[in-house]
Amino acid sequence: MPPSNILDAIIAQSKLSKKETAKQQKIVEAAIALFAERGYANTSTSEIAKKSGVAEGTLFRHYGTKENLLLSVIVPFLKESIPFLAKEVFTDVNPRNYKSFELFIGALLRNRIAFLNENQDIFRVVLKELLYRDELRNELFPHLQSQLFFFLNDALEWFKELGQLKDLPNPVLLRLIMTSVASYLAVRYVLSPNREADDDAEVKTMVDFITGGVGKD
Amino acid sequence: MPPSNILDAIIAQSKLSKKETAKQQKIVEAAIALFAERGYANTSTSEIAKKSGVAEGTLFRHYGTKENLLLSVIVPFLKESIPFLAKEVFTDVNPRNYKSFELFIGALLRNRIAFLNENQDIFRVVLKELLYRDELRNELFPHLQSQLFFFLNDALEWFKELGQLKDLPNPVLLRLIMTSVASYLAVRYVLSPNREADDDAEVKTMVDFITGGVGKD
Amino acid sequence: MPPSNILDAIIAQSKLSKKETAKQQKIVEAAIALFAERGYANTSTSEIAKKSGVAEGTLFRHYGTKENLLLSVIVPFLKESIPFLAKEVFTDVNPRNYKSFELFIGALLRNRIAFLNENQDIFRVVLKELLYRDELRNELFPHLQSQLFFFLNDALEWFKELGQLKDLPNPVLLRLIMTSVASYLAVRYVLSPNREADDDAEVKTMVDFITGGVGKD
Amino acid sequence: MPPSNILDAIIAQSKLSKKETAKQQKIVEAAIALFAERGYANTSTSEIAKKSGVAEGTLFRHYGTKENLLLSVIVPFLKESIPFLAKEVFTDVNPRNYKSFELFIGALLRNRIAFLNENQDIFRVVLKELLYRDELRNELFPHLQSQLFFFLNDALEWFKELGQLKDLPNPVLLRLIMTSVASYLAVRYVLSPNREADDDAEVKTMVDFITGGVGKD
DNA sequence: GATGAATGAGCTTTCATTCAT
DNA sequence: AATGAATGAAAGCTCATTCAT
Repeated sequence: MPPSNILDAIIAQSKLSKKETAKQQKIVEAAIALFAERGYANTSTSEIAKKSGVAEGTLFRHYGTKENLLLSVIVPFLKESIPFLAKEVFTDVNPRNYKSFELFIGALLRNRIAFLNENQDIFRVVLKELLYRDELRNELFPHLQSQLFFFLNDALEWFKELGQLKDLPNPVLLRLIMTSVASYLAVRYVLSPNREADDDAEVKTMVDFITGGVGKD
Repeated sequence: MPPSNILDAIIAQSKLSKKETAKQQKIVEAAIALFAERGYANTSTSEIAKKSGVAEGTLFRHYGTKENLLLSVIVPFLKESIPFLAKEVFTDVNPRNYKSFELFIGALLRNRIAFLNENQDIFRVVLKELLYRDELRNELFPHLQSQLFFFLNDALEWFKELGQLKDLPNPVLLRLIMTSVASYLAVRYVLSPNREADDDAEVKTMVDFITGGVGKD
Repeated sequence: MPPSNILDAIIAQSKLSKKETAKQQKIVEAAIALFAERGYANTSTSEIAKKSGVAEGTLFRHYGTKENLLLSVIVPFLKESIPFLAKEVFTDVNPRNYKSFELFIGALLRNRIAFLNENQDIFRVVLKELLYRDELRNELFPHLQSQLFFFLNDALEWFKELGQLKDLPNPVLLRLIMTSVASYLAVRYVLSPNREADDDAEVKTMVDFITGGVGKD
Repeated sequence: MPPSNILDAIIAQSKLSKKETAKQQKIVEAAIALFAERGYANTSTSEIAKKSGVAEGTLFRHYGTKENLLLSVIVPFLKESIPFLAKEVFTDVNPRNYKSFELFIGALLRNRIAFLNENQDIFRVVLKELLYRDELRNELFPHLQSQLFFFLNDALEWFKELGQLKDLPNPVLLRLIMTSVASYLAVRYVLSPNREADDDAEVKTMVDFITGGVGKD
């Protein structure tokens, strides 16, 4: 997997900020909250400094530029979120443990919902900035796709063997499924937040839709 | 339907800028291109002025504020795009003319694809700004939803009568269908532009997915 | 009387705008009102144009510059207000007609109050701009002083002959009297407008003060 | 004495800018000089920055807005100038130490002349802005008046007891005296600066006028 | 003569970044 | 390491003035 410029930067950055001091922790927290609330461009470094209780200079001592701070905010999130890498998800939602595709997709959705419940702010930041930053997107998406493919290809094969999936090419299946999941999450957490959600009902609806569409057989 | 603040502004704006001079045309074109390319916040009024070949003052003489210019860019697009109002779409894609839900959804998709092919830049601007501007979103979405409902409710009933739709509540059906369509369009025109598309194949895939999901019956 | 730069301009200006058209009348009226309300610097030519119902270009066609418009506003007022020139005042308040200095000063005060009641706005403009424009002041004051001297010297002599004035040099008397009158008018019309005034009582108080001071004999 | 909005701001401001750095000192000095010379509205922040030898940003870092800088210029002056509050004036010019009203008023005049000799520029700024800013005036004048009354009422009673003042209501006496003093100072320091003054002679003239008017007994 | 669209210099203000302490 | 005062480029916006119609 060829490492790309931005991802390099991300990784380098993530290594640099490994030993996060208490102050850095504060800074990142404040940055997440503010970026999520009013976007990267509309948040000033002085606001971040004030909210995190450090001097503005400190912020630049640690992160060099505002842009870099953004990356430091996004990176750890992405590392967990391009998630299928992460062992936890692997373990939590191992397709082989599920007898039906419905159950598997339901579990996946619930897993991501649980994750986003804990990370709404960062999700908002990431989504907004992905829309704005072609570069970031162009570097991230292929990476994401290949990771997803690496993880889900096996699952798709598995459920095809079980006779539960249409005979479409895996990339197509992947795209349809992930787009549905992603757009559901985007609406739920970014476009219409503040809305109360009945998780069970919503997951069921989504699972039914992904597997069976809206048409009557 | 009570008119809301921002929509009022939008409409007022659209009326004011009725008689668009050549210069105004130039300004709006430049603004669309630049906003789409690097976002509203990262585009300066001086860049817009330079690109459109007018003095910066001219820009403010016509639009008063940069924000207002944004609206002037978005408005005409929205007026065509909250489209199901527009007689054209009504006429072009009248559900009663379609024997099957698949054909109807296919036609709808093709109609919107044709529209967006002509309006990619503005679509990008609108989508990005919708993500950033809670206010705009909060005012627009309910409006959009009610319009969609007004138009599609009938269609849904019609295809239910024909026995082609699952017996889900119309709002749920609407949400599932429209989210699918919207996310397809968002990916195609904003997240992964520059990509070549085989319209026929893609529409077919989407229609099949929306009607039948990915599961094998 | 050596003509000075600004006064030249004033006079030239006043000649140019001799044949005041209806539009010019409108412009001047609007300018007076706006300058008085929020000062010269805070009034834009476009506001004046709008308020007077003419195009902004028309305004410049007639007056050339905003500064010049100010002069056109101030000049006719000054011509009546450096007033002792004006035959009316001469006639109205001819010192020889007054048996006592008190009566004379009282009449003078009443005359100026009557005048300012009709010209409050312009008075405000003039006073404010006199404060701001050293040039205007430096040219105007000597002129004013010589005019006042020309007119009042005779009056002072007259009342000295009648044994009603202290034996101070006329310039000193002039300064004391005129400063008192002017500061009374300034307070009344500019610093504390909106205040109700009992003319008779106030004039009497001022006259008594000017003639007798506050000390007990 | 209920504190008013602007005065609150003034006081808050004066507290904030307690610890004036060398740069702030420079800025304020430059601002005073320029505001006095050509007025607030005709002075640009860039001129102030250049004259004080700091970057324009520095100016805003300290004072936030140009308006606020004006207040920072006016405030300390007012605090000394609504003076009769200040213990110094109380002590310097204690009416009980003066055997005659003439002597007292003379001392008061000399005290204020001495003060203004040191503060001519600021006095000019204050006077000009008072004329332009209704709000400031409306808040300041009642405050000023009540302070003066508080201080001088006693003095007036004292000199009435000594049989040296006419039996006019104290507010009237106050108004006549203070208007005379103020207009003398306004003429001397604002309307006709650059003029040489023979303090002794002028003070004597003013004192005589205030106590005895221009009329022969 | 009258218009008002167009101009562009100049305004106040913001903000990422630097650097002496 | 941490600070925060200082920077200055660039932002959005205003407005007196011009000029083609």
